[in-house]
Amino acid sequence: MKDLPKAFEAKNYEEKIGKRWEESGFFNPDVCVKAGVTEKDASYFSIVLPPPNVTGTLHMGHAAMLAIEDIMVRYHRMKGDRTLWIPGTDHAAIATESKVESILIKEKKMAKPKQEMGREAFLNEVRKFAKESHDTIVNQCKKMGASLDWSREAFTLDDQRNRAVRAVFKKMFDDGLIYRGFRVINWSVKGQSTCSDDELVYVERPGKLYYFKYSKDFPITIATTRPETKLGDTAVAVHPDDKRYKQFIGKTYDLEFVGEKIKVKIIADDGIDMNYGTGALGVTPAHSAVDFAMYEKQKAAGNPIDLIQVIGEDGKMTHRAGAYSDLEVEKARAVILENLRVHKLLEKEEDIIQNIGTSDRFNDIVEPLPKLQWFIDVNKKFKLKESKIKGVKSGASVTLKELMQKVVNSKQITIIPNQFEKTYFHWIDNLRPWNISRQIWYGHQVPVWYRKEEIYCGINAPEGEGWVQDKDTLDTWFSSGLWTFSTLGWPDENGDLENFHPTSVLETGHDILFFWVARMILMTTYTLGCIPFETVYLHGLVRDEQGRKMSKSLGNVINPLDMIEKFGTDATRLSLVLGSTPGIDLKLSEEKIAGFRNFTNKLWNISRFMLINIEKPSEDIKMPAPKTDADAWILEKMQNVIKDVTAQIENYNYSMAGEILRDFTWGELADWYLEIAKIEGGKSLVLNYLLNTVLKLWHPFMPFVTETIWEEVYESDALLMVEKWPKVGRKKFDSAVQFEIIKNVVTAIRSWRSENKIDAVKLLSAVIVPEKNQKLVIENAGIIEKLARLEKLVITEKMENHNGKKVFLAAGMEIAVDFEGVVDKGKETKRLKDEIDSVTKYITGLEAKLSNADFVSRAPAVVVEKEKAKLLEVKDKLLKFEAQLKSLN
RNA sequence: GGGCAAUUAGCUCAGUUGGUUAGAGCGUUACAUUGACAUUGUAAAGGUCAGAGGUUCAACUCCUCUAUUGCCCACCA
Repeated sequence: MKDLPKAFEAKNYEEKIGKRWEESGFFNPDVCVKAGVTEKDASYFSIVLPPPNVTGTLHMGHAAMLAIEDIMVRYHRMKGDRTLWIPGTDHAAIATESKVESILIKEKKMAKPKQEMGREAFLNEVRKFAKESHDTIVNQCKKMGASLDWSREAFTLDDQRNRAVRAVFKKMFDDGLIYRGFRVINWSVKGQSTCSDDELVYVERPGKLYYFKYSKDFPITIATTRPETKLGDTAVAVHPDDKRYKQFIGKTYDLEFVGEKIKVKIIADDGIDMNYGTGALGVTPAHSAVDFAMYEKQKAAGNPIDLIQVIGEDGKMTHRAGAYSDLEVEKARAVILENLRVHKLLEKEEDIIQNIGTSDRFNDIVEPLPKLQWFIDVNKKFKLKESKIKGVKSGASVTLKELMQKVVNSKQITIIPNQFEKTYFHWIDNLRPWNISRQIWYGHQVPVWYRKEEIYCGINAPEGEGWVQDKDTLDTWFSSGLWTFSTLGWPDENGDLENFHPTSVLETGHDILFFWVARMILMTTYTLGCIPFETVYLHGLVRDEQGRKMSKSLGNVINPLDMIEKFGTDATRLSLVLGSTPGIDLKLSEEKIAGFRNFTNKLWNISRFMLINIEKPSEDIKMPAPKTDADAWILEKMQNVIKDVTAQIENYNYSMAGEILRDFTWGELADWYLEIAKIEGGKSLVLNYLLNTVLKLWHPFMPFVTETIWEEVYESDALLMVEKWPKVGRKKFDSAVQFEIIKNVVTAIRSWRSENKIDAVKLLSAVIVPEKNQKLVIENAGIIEKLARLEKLVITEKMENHNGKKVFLAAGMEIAVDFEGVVDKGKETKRLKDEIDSVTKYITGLEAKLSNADFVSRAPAVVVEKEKAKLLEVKDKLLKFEAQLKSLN
């Protein structure tokens, strides 16, 4: 028998265990089948890892994700499913490119790296950086114990994924869902690229609202926060019912505004708020998404207005701004305001708080301007050729938006926690065309080629001379939207797609529900006509102990690798899973992780103790027959734990599953059963069985310590990782209750002793009276004596009426205890009788009411039905109570 | 402005169709300690379940309002 160290030092074992897992090849379900660990006809379970961005290292949020998914995966693997967890990374286009750009600026002292280096050289730098990040990420995933099938690893920007991207793009292009349009988009001057609406971060900041007139001869005062854009005004919109302005609607004015000639038409639009500002809106179609919408509305109605772009992509005024051209926007604003003041056209300045859109990635204020871009139309009907979606027939005409709504509405996809379904629908309702092209270099290039007036969209470049490919790249979410099927080989066929798709669960943070989850639903329902996953499990974000976001600037970042080094991977994993609720942010502190480190050590020591007390530990052991009351008690508890833990895991309640296990392991197994085992002595098969089962149940949660113990105890090469998940055996043993009683007697004695500060209590009697007229004789009274010895209890005097509850009598006399934990029959009977009384009274009343012809005829049918339903319900309850009462006696 | 949620012990949170005496971890206090484990054990203290109404035989649980907090969305110029 081995002599194990007193404390579990995680870092002495983790690397070795990790290697054993990897070398076994069992992370790959095909290997499991070949080795006979998994049955050939087993059901499939698959998850894709939300690919981390190759912008750096993993943080606690990633660690939480890996921990939860690994629990799912290890559980299903042990359960016998063909379990696949696919790893991968995301090229994260803009994020990675701008990160590398800023590194080059900082370290190589370049002013404009992209211009200085050129496309290929710059991209090489980005690829180098991405490769390094990727390697770090892979290493970190392995450290977390994540049982990912690395043989299937994918990258959103590799060749295989590129083919998937081109194929989907072309399909959408051919269906007319992808189009090139000239629209107002969000432009980042700093990043020299567009951003999609979802990528904007709104920031509140104080601003000024200026009330002014274009010129003296213009009748309407308008308000604006951005006077410089007013050079691009081509209309003034008022509410059609606004009496102040009704007379002007339809008129066109040729004006001189701060020295420049502009032409403004007065139009009516019922979207105008009469009470805000002056009730009149200067319409700038080129520099406001709202105004652009009005521009299109006017065009559609046959009353077109002009569109004049006065701000350029460089953030300066364009030649259309006349004398103001080439001025920076801010400067132009100052000059124009000064001009208005001089000519007494500025009527009022008002301080306001404005909500301003900024680009998250580039960290600058977004400039709305018109540009030719690629869009996905979510509202256009197309024919879904082959549909496996419930409620949508093959060949049906649908929109992408409808598909996205349908699959969640009809519960083909379940979102946990389900309040996020509401958020999801709300978002879809407001969904607008998705701008998918970016003017950056790192990413999938748009698979469209131009030759003079010709346009070609295809998977490969067209034949012939003179074709030039579109320089734009695709939004990173376009490629990650294909993730569930592009990782399984699509558009090729290798069997994986057929076996593992739709995937079983998608587990990710609730912050990317729209960015990613919704887009995967869009892309998959469109491309394959099926759902990408059956269940979406959203975890909360990991925050610091005060609930703040972890950020470098706050200095409150807890690095997973540091915690792993300090407390071990298992402790780190547990701290992220236990005490967390799906969708709700988790507050994490080092103390919490330390607490779980203590638990891993406890489990280690429980095993050490058992090791000493098990004759010949066997890996393969069935539930043995109990020899003592304590055996019966713990075996019964163990069965319930197997049942409950399994059920909780199946219900995605990992926190609850872990808590049940911890309470059992620490509270019942260690604190009670092992203490008794010390007294009763003897080597026991029950111990063997308990250790075996507990290790299996804990393995998905804390794989390293359990695998280590497994190896040390059984001294074999067999991996716990692929052992079979425990099954519930016999659940009832009569003598279990005997031990439950003993346990409660002991607890009561301890409490009494502690309160009365009495060290020595002599306990000789083993007769217990739970109720006045009923004596319960504990059959193996020896245990009580042994326990008494253990507790150093010697009853030396008569004790009664303590707290009005507990009465201990001296040697040879009866002991009466108000049993807590064990059902107090007297009280419970009374309670149930009271319940039955009150419910019966209610039933009688209801029945009288329902048999009253007057009520039945007068009351609305709905009410009568409701009352009837309620009657049935209450009668059910009554039966339940009566059954409980019966089982009690 | 619209939507979604939260409010339970000093702190972090459970509480699954309304039905036992509302639970756990941490922290606090007292005691214990050669023994599998001080990364320990035993016990105790601590809650008018945010507030006010309502529905019900019965409310932490359902409804309404109020207060506070958080998140998401949105074009108020």
